[in-house]
Amino acid sequence: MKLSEGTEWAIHCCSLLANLPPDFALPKSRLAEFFDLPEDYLAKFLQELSRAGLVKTSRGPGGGYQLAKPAGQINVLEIVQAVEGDQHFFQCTEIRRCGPSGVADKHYKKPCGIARTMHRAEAAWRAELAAVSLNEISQMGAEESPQEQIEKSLSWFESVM
Amino acid sequence: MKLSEGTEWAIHCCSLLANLPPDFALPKSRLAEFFDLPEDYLAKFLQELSRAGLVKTSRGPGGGYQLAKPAGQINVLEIVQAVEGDQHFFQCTEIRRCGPSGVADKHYKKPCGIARTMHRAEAAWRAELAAVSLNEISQMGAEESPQEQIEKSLSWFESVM
DNA sequence: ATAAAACGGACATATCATATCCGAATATAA
DNA sequence: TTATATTCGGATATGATATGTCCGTTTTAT
Repeated sequence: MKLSEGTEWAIHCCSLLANLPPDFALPKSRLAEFFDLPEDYLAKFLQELSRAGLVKTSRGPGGGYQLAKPAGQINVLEIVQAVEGDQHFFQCTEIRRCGPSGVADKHYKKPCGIARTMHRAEAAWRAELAAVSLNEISQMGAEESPQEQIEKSLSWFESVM
Repeated sequence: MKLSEGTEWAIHCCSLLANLPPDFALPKSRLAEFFDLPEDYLAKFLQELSRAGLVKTSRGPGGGYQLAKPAGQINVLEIVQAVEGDQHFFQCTEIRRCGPSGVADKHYKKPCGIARTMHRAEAAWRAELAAVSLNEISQMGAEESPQEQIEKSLSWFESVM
């Protein structure tokens, strides 16, 4: 059980977008270049961020992706769910109802203890992610980047804008 | 991102084993019958429970699977990890090091903020699962089963022992 | 008009989940 | 000793999902 790579890409991209000047849009070609990712595949995830309302897009020359909201108003869970969908990790197939001891569906009033336990754990996972804003992510990124990387980022950015 | 069905099966099987009299072993054929599952495939997961030391096995006539420890000393996380492996959901591919702003590996001292955030969330998930013992699972199962199911279980059990 | 860009669908490939089968090892009982 | 019941591990098949590429359409700035 593994999250898709797209999740990592999407968070990094959002964090990069959070550092751009307002009203500046970055096209997928630049985002892919910055992280050395396959452009067309990355586009899939960017489109999902767009559908989820986390980024806004503009077409045509000078267009691209920007955050749709201030980075403080986006949390990591939203990004993860935009990419992964909102399926539960654990999908109960109700095997308690099968086999020689199973009885008619109507007798099972609520989810079984196993499903409740698994879902509570998922809720804890989600809560941790929801508690971290994109702002914090981008700030951590800035703090922990080697000085040389920050300089290279800035000069890359000047070359593209 | 989805847990395998084997996880659900394994927890249910362990819960069933928790209700057996001591020194009674249930073969995979009976376990598969009880939940109406494909026997050979179920066996894969039972073997993983065995490798993880959660169940013990005995071969030959009268053999089968039993819990290796009292149900109070097994928690749900152990069962899940036996089946799913202990891979992280989030596997950081360090894309921060790639592209035009990346610098030499030696400059990155610790995991990035994104990886730390994702791992903290996973830790919360694990903690919830580790906090629930197989004993509690099996007790919930007993409490929430329709009366008719309990009776059918007992009579099935008498027919196999 | 031209070029730059997102968008969406079609397609190809790779990896993993699901499933089945079989032979070998092991243990019990007749 | 033989027959039978069982776990164990490897080989193989199939299906679903993740990964990746390509192309035609739409939108928009210049």
